[in-house]
Amino acid sequence: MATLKDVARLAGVSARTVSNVVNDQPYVAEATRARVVAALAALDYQPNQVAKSLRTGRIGLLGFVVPDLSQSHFARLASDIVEAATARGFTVAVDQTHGDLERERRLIQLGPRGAMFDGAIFHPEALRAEDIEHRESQFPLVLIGERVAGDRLDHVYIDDRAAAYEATRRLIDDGHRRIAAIGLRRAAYARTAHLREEGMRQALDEAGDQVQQGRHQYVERYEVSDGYEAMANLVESAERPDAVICFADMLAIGALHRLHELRVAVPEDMAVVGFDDITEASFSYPPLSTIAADHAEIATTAVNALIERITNPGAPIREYVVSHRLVIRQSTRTDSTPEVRN
Amino acid sequence: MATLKDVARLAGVSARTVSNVVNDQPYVAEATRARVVAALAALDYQPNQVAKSLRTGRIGLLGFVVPDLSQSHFARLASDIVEAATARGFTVAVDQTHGDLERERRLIQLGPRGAMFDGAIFHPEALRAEDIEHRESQFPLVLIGERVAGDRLDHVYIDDRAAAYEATRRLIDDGHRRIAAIGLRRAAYARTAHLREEGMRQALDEAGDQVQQGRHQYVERYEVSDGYEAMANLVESAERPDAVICFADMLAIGALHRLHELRVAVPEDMAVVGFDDITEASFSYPPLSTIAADHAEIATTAVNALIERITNPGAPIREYVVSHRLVIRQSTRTDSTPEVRN
DNA sequence: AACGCTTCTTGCAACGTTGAAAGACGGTGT
DNA sequence: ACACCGTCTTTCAACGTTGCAAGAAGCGTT
Repeated sequence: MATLKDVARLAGVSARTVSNVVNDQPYVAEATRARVVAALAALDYQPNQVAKSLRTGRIGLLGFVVPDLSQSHFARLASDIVEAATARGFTVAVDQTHGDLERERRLIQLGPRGAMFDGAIFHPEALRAEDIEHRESQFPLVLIGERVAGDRLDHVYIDDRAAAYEATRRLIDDGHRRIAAIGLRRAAYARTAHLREEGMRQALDEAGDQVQQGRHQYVERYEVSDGYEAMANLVESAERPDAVICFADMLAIGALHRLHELRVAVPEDMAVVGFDDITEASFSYPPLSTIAADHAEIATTAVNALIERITNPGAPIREYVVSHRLVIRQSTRTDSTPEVRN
Repeated sequence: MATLKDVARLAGVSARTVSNVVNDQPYVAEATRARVVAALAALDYQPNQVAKSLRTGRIGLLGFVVPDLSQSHFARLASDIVEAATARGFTVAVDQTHGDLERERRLIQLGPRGAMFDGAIFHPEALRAEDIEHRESQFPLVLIGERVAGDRLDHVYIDDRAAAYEATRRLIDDGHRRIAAIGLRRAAYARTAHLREEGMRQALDEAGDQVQQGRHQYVERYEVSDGYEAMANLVESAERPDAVICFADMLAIGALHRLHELRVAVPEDMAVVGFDDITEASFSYPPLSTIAADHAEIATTAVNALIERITNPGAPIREYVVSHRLVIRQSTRTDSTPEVRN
């Protein structure tokens, strides 16, 4: 591989001048530039990015760390993040934590791979607020997805309160009169769930006496079986609701399973709304209405936030709210609005 | 960020000794090691990977380049490749070409981003054999997926001939008596399609007179609409087949659409087999029987092949064959064997 | 002829690490 | 007393690039 020095020798100039030509610096005589350009071409010079990085301190590499890249939600995000980063002149390196708490803790302390990156976008899964509070590392990091609380790191997320409010409003407008939630969390660190709960309660409060609350279901995890159990409880309940909001699509899919088994008509006897718009949501039976975040917007916002943090480490910590929308499929009434799908 | 020199000053030794401690070199006195370890901890030393890379010439970064990371097939591969690379001590950087020929050409010439990586695993889409023949770059590259012909680069793929043979055998064993293919290619560079055609013809030849060939359908691209058109031709044909093999799941999905419209019973009146096992294959109506490559095996094979190429650039070019299997779902007869799904 | 100004070019050092080789130290054998 | 060896430690230079500051050359002004 040819170096600046090789090119310089061939062109009969100093290495510094070659560097000036390569980087389009002013004050290079036309004749010199031509000679250097010819030499560059002759030797097929490619700048050594590593040396450049060592000298300048910029690597041009952003980390993107998620629990599991094969999940469609993360894959779509990764795709958008690669695009956004490329547009800003950065390359993206990916890593997976598989939701392992230790790995996530190490990550926010060190930065991935001992700072081989300029910064990272991180979608935590197991991480809790106290882990972030104890953070000492200055490594530029932007969190996306689940809120982990704390104001030590930049965050990108949707307005969970507003989203839950909208979903609840929609169910009320569709004529449902007893609405329950599946997926409330008692733990203090589960901020996302709390915000969704707030938005939902606000909509229910505004509706006054005409709409009842169902027996909201608390769960420990957001897996299909949890949704299944919770729905089993609700259906047997004396005050059986006619609509539920699940705080995750996985919960909703479990709930739909149970309803299907019991031959409860969806959405006629029970409407179901989820959160996240995972791929399975469009393939469930019936297809699931759900809150979808704009993942392209998440990606560009996160990339921009990270680059801002890298170039300006002292800036105050920010929270970025990206847009969401309620995607109506067949698990809620569709006569009022046509199906919206992308 | 503390450097070796800082640690050395604090511990009262030379930078080289600190380096020896960090890298577990022999011949460091216990007392010295202890002092250095204390200093390392006190300053929270993290080695500068960039400097290390410049010195050693190893970056520890593999590129993984696909047309579109959001497609589930590539996402699953990416996930497995990250795991395999991590196990070997490498990080993975991803990039997307969107099937853009110019971008793919540049990639095989230069390596991604001017050789910021040690090597790359590349799933080409638009690239043709002649592009590879003209390659001058020595950048370590392993190709996966579609075969591009030529023996200038390491390849990882499944035995397409055997796979097509098996799928055809299965249809014959299921009792089908006129079998057609959708997805033949005339272009000389379409080696994958030619191999699949060979495997299919071999199975048909072996079956002798008891099984007829249908009017095999040539297509220009592998998109849903191409499969739709091709099936339209076949159904109207005087010698209408009772089974088709589609050389891509996308073609099969288009074909199923047409059959559904015409109310042709699948698999009773027409069995359909695809290639690739994309996610949509399990959600199609009816779920599609298809040839699935073992993507975890592709990933580990490709990573190992690439690392081998990096460490041993002069080794002869190799082709790696990974295993595949025929996944039987409802688009072919299932009474003989239960459905196989992962 | 001396000066300053602009345009162009260069040398040096540094980024943080490691390879190569030499130096320091104590012990052992002659 | 000296060479020799093994263990431990250091010095020096280099990887390829760019920031800094200074040098050289040409030219117009005084």
